[in-house]
Amino acid sequence: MTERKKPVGQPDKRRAIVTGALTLFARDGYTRAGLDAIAAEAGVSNRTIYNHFTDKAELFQTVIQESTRRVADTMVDIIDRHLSKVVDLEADLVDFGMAWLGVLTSDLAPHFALIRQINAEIEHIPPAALELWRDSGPGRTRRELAERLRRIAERGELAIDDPARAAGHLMLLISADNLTDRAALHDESALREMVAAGVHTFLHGYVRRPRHDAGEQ
Amino acid sequence: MTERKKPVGQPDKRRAIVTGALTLFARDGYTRAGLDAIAAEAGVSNRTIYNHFTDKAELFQTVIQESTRRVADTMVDIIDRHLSKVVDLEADLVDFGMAWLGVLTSDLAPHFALIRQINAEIEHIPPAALELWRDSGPGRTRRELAERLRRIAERGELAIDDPARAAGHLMLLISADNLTDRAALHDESALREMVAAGVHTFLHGYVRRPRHDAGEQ
DNA sequence: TAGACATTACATCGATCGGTGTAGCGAATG
DNA sequence: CATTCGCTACACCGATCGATGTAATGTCTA
Repeated sequence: MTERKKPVGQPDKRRAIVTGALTLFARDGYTRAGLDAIAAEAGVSNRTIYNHFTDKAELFQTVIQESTRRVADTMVDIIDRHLSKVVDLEADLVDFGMAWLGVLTSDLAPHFALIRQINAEIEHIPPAALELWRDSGPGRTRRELAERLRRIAERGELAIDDPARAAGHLMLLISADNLTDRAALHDESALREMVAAGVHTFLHGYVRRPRHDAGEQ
Repeated sequence: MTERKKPVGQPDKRRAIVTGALTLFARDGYTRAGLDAIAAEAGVSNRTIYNHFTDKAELFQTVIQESTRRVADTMVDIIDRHLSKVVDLEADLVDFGMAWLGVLTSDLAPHFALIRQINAEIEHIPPAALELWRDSGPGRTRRELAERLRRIAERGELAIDDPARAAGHLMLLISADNLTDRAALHDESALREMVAAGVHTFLHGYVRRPRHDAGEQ
């Protein structure tokens, strides 16, 4: 299981195959994406794919791993860049959320279409591989975000019992409307309002409480 | 477009086809689910399917519509049953969340696998049909939940600017861990803790604020 | 230069699948 | 009883697809 497979073939061809496969897997899904189409997209012969990968399944797994790795790196980088030094918590969280959402529309966008494919075929994926992916992908970013939140809480700005759960809540709230209205992803102002609302809920919730500066009946 | 198609064939056969198709579409996805397998699952001949539906695509659309309708009805019912009369807001929201999550493990469970299939093939679905589904499915439940929250806010228990957005936040927070750990869906106590944490975040957020009963520096 | 290796185009195989045609069976209706 | 209609079983077609075989071309290196 820990065996390291020696790379065969030219590495640039291999990368072209993987990126082309990512494009088509993301757009058409595992079953629909034909190997001929992938080969054409990668500018590579059909036969070359089988020189680098034994199987369509192995190609798919490789695509997932490499794409997950890259996206997780990006996410962790965003977390570190925005939440290492916090001066205005709410404003910094909003900026962080905007950068976070920016990834969804970047050149890494196909990855998230691929994630939806994975979620769809989740019943057909061996649980071990699934767990491995979760741990190295969303799990890793969640742990990183949780650690940052824990430190902020340590300084007394947040009251967090379970940092991992809080991180999950924050990630959900930041991209809340993304799940219901994907068109809003390209409207900058609406996007900022969504993030601001999510961050506000994350910090303050919705319960009405008496103001501190003014008396209330 | 508004034409009403007269039903052909025996209605019980038709229902068997639709429910069988739901099972296989949910498990295997649109492409993988073969018509022979669907026919076998429904206890029906292959040819009978084409007596009731012109196309595989039309069968799929029918399955989506009927399943969406049933689930939305259930959801709306849960909302009305738990949030019409609220005495203890936080406790009632937790109970509501538990009932909400209960649907995910009920006999309606295949529906949500079908939703994942839709999300995966979202690029290949005509936008009009997609909008129609969103409006009659999640959109409808969200509007219903938003209306309940608006009334609660009117009574002064919640401070809500945008009820629709608040409803979205609540739905996300209730089933937060569902997205990362589906195994927890069958542990009653862990499930209740997840819902309680989500509701607590929805109401109070995470920001640390001075207590009302005790002085703080 | 010679040999090893990667890539390519092309042909092919077996399997699956969506969809259709056909003939026969059974039940309900008149 | 005769007709109609829906269901079934079966065979079949055309297309797609994953995967392999093969022979030729190109490229890098010893």
